[in-house]
Amino acid sequence: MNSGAEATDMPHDGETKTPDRLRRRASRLLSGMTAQSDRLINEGLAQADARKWHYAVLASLHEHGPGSQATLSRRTGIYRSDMVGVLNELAERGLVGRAPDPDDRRRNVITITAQGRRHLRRLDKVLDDLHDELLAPLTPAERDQFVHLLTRLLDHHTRQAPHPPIS
Amino acid sequence: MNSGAEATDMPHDGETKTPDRLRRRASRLLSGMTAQSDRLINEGLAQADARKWHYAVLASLHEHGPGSQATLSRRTGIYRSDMVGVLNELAERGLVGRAPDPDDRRRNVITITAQGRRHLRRLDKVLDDLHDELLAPLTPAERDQFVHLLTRLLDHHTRQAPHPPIS
DNA sequence: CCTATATCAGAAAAACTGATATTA
DNA sequence: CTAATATCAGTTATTCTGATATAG
Repeated sequence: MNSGAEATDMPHDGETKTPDRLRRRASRLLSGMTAQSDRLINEGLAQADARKWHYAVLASLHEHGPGSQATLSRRTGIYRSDMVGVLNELAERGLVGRAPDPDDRRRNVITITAQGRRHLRRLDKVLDDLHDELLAPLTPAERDQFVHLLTRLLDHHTRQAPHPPIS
Repeated sequence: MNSGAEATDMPHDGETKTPDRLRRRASRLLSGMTAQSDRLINEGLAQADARKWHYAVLASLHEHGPGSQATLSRRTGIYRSDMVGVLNELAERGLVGRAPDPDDRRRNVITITAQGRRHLRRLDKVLDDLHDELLAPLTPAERDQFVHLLTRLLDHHTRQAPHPPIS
């Protein structure tokens, strides 16, 4: 398949402009770091018989109060279609209650139970520790900075225009 | 299934310690931001008939020279088993050459072609633009800071201990 | 005998789409 | 008649595991 002789192969680098591109691309750093983070968090939560979506739902219920499944979906980022499964798992464990909404019979009202609140406290502690490990190499100030930068980036990309560049 | 009456539901918050936990968890910010980033990058590269792994392989070849598939796998983070497919796509387009290594006949030596080098330059430009969009809300100094923090985090987690080597 | 390589086949987990019945 | 809800069924895209043939 390969007829000719490939001549120039070595690091060559005609214009010494981009030394270590691959490793410095923010997108690559992000996905690499997220892979690492997901592993850590998933394993840690698994040891507490939980998943990250469990935490998201419980924390959302605790902070913003009860809501329909669609509402929770919007608050946590879990797909409406996947919410059923997550709530089944949480309800099985007695961590949330699910009851039809009298005011709108399409809806279920999801509430956090006392046990759910207890579990949430445990998970919060677990996650604190895991994040301590995750951010270990950063000083407290740097951790804040990091969170702050990420927050601004995410806000920017989730606020407006999901698909404008193709207009 | 739900016997008792759920009493305390509201944002209650016995200890007003953690106001907005969910949104501030670094792990959550990371995966949210990576999702956003992946979308942007994938769509952008698709318009240039490329995928992120294409770029990874081409950039690796350009910066570190030719190598076996296993070597490339280690350098780019692509699984050995998935490397075949990526290289097939790159070879189909004439962007890399694949020839048996005379010194070790188990190996293929992968080289970047002139066309591959040209394509890489295009992709680098595309990615520069995409990263400009990705990091839009940050000042140049903040972008450096962000990349620097991510790099330190990733180095820490890939250097030692945890699981198998990622890159 | 054991290890590394390229390749293939497929599992597992996750994100995402679409359809349906019900109620507003 | 249109829209929102909960649920179900299924697709897609990735990551990851395991097995095999070949060569060192």
